[in-house]
Amino acid sequence: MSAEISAFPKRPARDPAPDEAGEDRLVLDDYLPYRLSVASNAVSRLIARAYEDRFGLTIPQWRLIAVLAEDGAMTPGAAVARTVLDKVTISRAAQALVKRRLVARVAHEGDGRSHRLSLTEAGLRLHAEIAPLALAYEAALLSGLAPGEVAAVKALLKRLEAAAVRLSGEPAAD
Amino acid sequence: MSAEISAFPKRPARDPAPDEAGEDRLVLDDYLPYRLSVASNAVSRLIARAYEDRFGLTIPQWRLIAVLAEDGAMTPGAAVARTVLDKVTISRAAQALVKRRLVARVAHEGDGRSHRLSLTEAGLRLHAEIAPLALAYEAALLSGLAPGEVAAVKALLKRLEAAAVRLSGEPAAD
DNA sequence: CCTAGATGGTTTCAGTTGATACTAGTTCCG
DNA sequence: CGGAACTAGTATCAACTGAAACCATCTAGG
Repeated sequence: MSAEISAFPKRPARDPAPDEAGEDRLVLDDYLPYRLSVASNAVSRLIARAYEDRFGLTIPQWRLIAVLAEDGAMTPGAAVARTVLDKVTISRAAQALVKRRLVARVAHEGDGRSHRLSLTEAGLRLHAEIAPLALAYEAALLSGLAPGEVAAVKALLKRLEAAAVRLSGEPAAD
Repeated sequence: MSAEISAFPKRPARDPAPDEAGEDRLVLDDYLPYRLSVASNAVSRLIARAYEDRFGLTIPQWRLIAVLAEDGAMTPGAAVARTVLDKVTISRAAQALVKRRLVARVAHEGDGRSHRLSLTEAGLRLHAEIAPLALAYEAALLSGLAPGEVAAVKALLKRLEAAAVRLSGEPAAD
């Protein structure tokens, strides 16, 4: 009853190979999707709390502001592509920001279905206020890394993303 | 009314410096929290779909199975620490897995509040089936990277996570 | 023109998430 | 012993998410 339900080896007859690249055994701590998820969650939580507490912004709202500040006015569709967020998410973020008068929408001249979003003066001011804070958080996160490592990690993340997108497109090779 | 709401410079009087480490301007594409979130979402979506389609498992369920296979039986509390998931999430994942007879719970002898979770034979078999697939996905994601880069990115992610956790603990320096 | 389909955005709704409240059991301490 | 304070785990509920339905407008073909 209280005996072992399932007896299996804690260590499957194998010492921990220090830095084997072609790992053939699953070790959660070294499993990339796990590492990525945990790191991303930790960073997101930190950032989300900062923006929420200080400016009452969600991360999608903040991302939308960032791309509008960076590229100027654009349609919701363009913002979706630019931010890699869902169109529903963009729609809601835009709504909230319009309500707060941080973003304005003007009808798209050529196409009556669409419209263009742009930052208001207040939106620009808010962006100017947040940007330094955002950069400070990034700097704090990266403070332990050498400049070369910073560039490396950003580049590697882009490549991982590209690989994931590519694999998602494929019919999941069977 | 329909005039330009906010006129502002597309390029704030500054050419794009190629690889400046101490970036003083916010560029979303090079902003770490953004890169991390986008990469993590892309990978998670890929993996989640694979596990869901083939085994009917969510990611939390899979993670719980993985740690139980790796470390053996443990309490829900230990699993929370080990998986970096919320305790509610673990509670629900365990419930679902118990229902599917992949996980068994036995009362904790010393402590009546708690209990121990362990994989059943069926759970072990499922783990044995999934693990190679999980490793194959990881290999596919990492296929473009040199072995040294693989080790580097994993190590860097750990450091970023540690930094984020450390910063979260602090009172958000004002 | 006028209808059939495509497209841009919004709304709806079902499922998931995580903060909070709650229950049961344990430990500390007089 | 007998509670007060604490801990492990579960349940509840409000908020968030994204898939699918929807509405308005645009474009193409007859």
